[in-house]
Amino acid sequence: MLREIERAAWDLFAAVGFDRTTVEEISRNAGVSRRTFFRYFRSKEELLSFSVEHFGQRVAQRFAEAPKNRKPLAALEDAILFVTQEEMHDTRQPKEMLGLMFEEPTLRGRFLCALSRWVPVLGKELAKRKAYRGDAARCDLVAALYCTAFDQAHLRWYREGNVDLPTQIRRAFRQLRDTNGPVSSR
Amino acid sequence: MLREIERAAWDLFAAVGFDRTTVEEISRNAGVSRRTFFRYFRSKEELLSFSVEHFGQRVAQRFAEAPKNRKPLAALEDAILFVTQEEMHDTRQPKEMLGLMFEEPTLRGRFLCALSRWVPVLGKELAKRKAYRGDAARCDLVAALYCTAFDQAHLRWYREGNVDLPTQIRRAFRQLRDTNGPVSSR
DNA sequence: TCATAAAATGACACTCTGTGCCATAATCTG
DNA sequence: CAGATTATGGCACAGAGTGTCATTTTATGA
Repeated sequence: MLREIERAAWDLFAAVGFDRTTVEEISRNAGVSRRTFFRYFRSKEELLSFSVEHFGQRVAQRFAEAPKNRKPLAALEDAILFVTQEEMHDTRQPKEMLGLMFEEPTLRGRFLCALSRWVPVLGKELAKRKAYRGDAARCDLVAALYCTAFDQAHLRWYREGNVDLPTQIRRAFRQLRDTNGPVSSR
Repeated sequence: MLREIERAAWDLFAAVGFDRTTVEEISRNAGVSRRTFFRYFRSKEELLSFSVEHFGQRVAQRFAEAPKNRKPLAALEDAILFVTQEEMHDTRQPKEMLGLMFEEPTLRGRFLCALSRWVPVLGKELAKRKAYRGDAARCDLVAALYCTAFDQAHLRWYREGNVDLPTQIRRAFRQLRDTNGPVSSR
């Protein structure tokens, strides 16, 4: 049921836009009542944060399972790339979804909010690693920076389009690591 | 008028919370009609992004005026700290405002969305600097990273509270620059 | 197979947000 | 002061989201 609603919603969003899609229509297309829609999703917007948060959880899990000898940030990058590739397989219209999340301010906010909820989760995993032990705040910051690079990579992918998403992500992460490099040092 | 509405709104938000405050009440306390409220603000939430976006514009302006011989990232940090200190003076309940923006998911989203709008603005300023010329994407990434560090600094300030905000911002920026340092290198 | 408990769904009424429309009041301009 | 422009208020309406209760579906045990 949950999947049916999600599908119906995304079809409509892609077709006529987020605002012009009413919960009424989504429900009808999914074959349930309006009231039932709100039993599965707290709001129309939650349709979005839903998948984003799920994504974050999977990254955190994959990250937690990484081999111990792998450097923390490399493992985090691995995890993000792995889940991204999985996701690209499952999602019907990844670029359309992303488009909405960049164009519609409300959805953009939702997306970023969901993304920011990864921070403590990933930060906690980072904190387990030897190199980071004992500096929770720093772990959270690093996690947040990776989330930001992740977001920027998606933005580039969405805007430029000729380079695939994993490549953009790798690029952004490389640039993140090089932030303190020769060019931008102060 | 705009200021009256803003004041009335924040007083109510701080008193009873964002959700439990209706536009009806805000308008009444500000001495205008509900309809007029929506002429000044597109939505209840816009009350937030409003100040955040204004903040970002001031940072970008201050950044643009920085002496040319100052290193770009140092100048950006200066600008952010300067505007922050200005803002702390003007704002009535900075911590309460911030609290709402961290606790209420909707507002958190709004805040992050507004914050993310700084990115192209700041990125464009960075691109003017010699060291960054010609790499717009990288400029945007760096700008986004600074915004993230800025956000994390606020989060720490809100959570810990015993350290003042400018100090937290300086700390976060220092950690950002050290991301590639000995501890976290991969 | 059937009765009963539990869970899911639908129907309805209600509050609140946000918007279009038009009338009225305030303000500006000559 | 007259006329034009602009700000405001009032009203009606669509849509989001919620509480409540009746009804249906599903699960469970004899």
